[in-house]
Amino acid sequence: MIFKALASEPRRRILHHLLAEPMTVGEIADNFEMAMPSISRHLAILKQAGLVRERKRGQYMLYALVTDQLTGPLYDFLAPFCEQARAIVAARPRRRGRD
Amino acid sequence: MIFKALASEPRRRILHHLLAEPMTVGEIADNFEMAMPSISRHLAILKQAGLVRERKRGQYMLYALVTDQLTGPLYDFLAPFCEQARAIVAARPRRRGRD
DNA sequence: TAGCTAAATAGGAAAATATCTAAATGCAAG
DNA sequence: CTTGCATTTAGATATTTTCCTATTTAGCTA
Repeated sequence: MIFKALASEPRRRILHHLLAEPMTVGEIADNFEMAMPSISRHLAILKQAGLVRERKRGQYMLYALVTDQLTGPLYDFLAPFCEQARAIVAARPRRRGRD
Repeated sequence: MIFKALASEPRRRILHHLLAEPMTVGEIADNFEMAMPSISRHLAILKQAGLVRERKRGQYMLYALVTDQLTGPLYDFLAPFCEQARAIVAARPRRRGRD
């Protein structure tokens, strides 16, 4: 589900915001034009994908980034492609002339 | 568009197949239960996202992986999160007793 | 408890996606 | 130039996603 979760600009922006520090839903919502229920919904999707965790802080809900899915599964997906890219670079002949 | 392009299991599987070597649409389609027009559509989306390139080979169309978007923009997106994960690991106190 | 605030849920409308079948296009080879 | 194969485009439908407003839940504070 992580790829679907990331396939939304608002959600990627939310993650980026949380990079700095955990935030309440309201704090997050302040950075968006979207209504708060929509933010809440996006957070639920991110949570389901394991990209954030939530914690009750009095009457606030504090959302924090969780990097495990990004540094694990997503990185694992990406690795073979990077690998191949490296192979291509390595195989590229050195040029002496222009270009 | 790259994130949307990746938010589909068939499309991710197609990319994975192309990791081995360039393939025609028919060859790709052989690995799926999906009808060929659907595969063609997925390939168009991948192409628009810059994840594959196409080349006419006689009456066949040869599709090949392009890793630039993965090793560039996607990697750039991912990097700060990996960075933070590393920071968290570094800051974690050594434990002597139980948790 | 009553009133206030934060957040989540419900319900619904609009837009985007996925996938199929059928038809069109493009190339190749007799 | 006609026939055949590979691929794409069209058209249609079902599903999913997104985002809103209104309502509900939960906790704080007087």
